[in-house]
Amino acid sequence: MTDPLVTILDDAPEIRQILADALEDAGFRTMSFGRATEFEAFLRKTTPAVCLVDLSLPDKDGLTLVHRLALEQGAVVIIISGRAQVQDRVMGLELGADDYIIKPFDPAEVVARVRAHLRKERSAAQAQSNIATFNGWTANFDSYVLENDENPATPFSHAEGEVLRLFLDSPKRLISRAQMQESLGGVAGESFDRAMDVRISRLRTKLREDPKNPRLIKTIYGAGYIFLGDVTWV
Amino acid sequence: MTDPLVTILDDAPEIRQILADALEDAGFRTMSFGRATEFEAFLRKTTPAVCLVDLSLPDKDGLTLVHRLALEQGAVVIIISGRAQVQDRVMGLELGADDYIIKPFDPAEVVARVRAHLRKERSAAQAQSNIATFNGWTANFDSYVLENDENPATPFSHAEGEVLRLFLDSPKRLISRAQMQESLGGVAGESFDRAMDVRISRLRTKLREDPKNPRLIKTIYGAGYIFLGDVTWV
DNA sequence: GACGCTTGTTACAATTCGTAAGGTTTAGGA
DNA sequence: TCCTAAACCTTACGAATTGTAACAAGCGTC
Repeated sequence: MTDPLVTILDDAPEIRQILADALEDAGFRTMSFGRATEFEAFLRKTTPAVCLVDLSLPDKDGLTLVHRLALEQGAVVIIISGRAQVQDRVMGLELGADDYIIKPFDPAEVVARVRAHLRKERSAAQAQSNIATFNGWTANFDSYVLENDENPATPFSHAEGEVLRLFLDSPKRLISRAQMQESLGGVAGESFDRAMDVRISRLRTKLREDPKNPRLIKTIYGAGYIFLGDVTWV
Repeated sequence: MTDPLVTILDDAPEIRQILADALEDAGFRTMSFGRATEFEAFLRKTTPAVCLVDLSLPDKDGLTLVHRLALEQGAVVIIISGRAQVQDRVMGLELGADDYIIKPFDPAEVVARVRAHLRKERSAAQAQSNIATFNGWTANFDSYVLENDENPATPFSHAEGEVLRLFLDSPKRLISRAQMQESLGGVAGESFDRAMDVRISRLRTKLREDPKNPRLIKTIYGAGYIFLGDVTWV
């Protein structure tokens, strides 16, 4: 996929320049416009991923433009404006803008906000994969199945998955029982300790660990556990 | 559909109150939390539409919480923080937050921003289409028919369609039994639980799910269901 | 009214997962 | 070296949760 296109609509050339530089450094393609009419002509041919729009335009009312843009094209619309009043911001957002940034702005924040909006759009369509490999094993958190060459697909439960995920997220690091208890939603002070033991025990049998000599889930007496696999998330 | 649920996580009761009042006036349901651990326990049971999170929490690092929230649950995350530095804002946004509001805030703007994010999500999710595809399947809500390469057109009923639509509208997100019950018009407290089970069971057979190892509709024991398809509305 | 379809209800089977109980391991002191 | 207490592991059990087959009620069609 090509880099997402971000358009900049502002009558001040120096602001267009600052935004364009920052966005291009961040890996976006940009198109800049000084007048709304030019911009509208461009919109007839292409739909950008994100539109940065200044409200104070010489040749057109910015708000109606924003309204149409958001409603008809479905692009992400970010208003960049010198009008800092709460009413202005609320009106801009109600009219269809997705964000409202006040001048003077920091280019880094603009880039971060553009990224955040694009990320959201994308994550709605395709969430990241949930598969990890370690020492010959493959753990699939979509189908909740463990697998390796010698062993057929072994399903694991949600509770076991919580523990496994905790290990896979911080391999080769000590995980204290207190930490684990918190991550697993156990209420402190309760007798959740034994429950944890059991979860780990069950996970170990599914990983075909030798009880006398566990290779993956190592117990540190009095401290916690360490997961020793070489983890790669696919 | 019922009003969207907005959660508020802030250690200051007066701020929780202000936000809750403003949001409820605007027609949202709210849930307030003063501690991250309480909030996390709640998240195990249901997924809110929007989460307002203060970063300075007494019992936990807010940023890692935001990160997990955004990544795993896919909810809209809005940070509300007193830290006004650009670096703070950029970091928050990069870590997965969808918006960053600085204290002191105007409740009207918070409401407007919540609305803006929800509007975007909804328009992206279901672009007034009645046909969705996922993992080789095509679901047509006009003709109430399911289809894929291996299986001929399989009609599904209205009740099955309600469940399927719920899944297709929020794929890869935990849907609690309570949420589902509400969406399906079941009256709480009744013995609607079994009916839900049965609906899901019937839907599963139509989707040719392997009972031992369902690939699309995943049960989370004690919590709810997750639909794992890659959904695209046509 | 008979038929077919939908859908909730009931009853029972299957699964999940914490708890209890007893065994094993570990660290450290005598 | 041996003993002891604490930490940890494992097995069995059972309560709670979830799955599903079978039945029955409701509804439209012929």
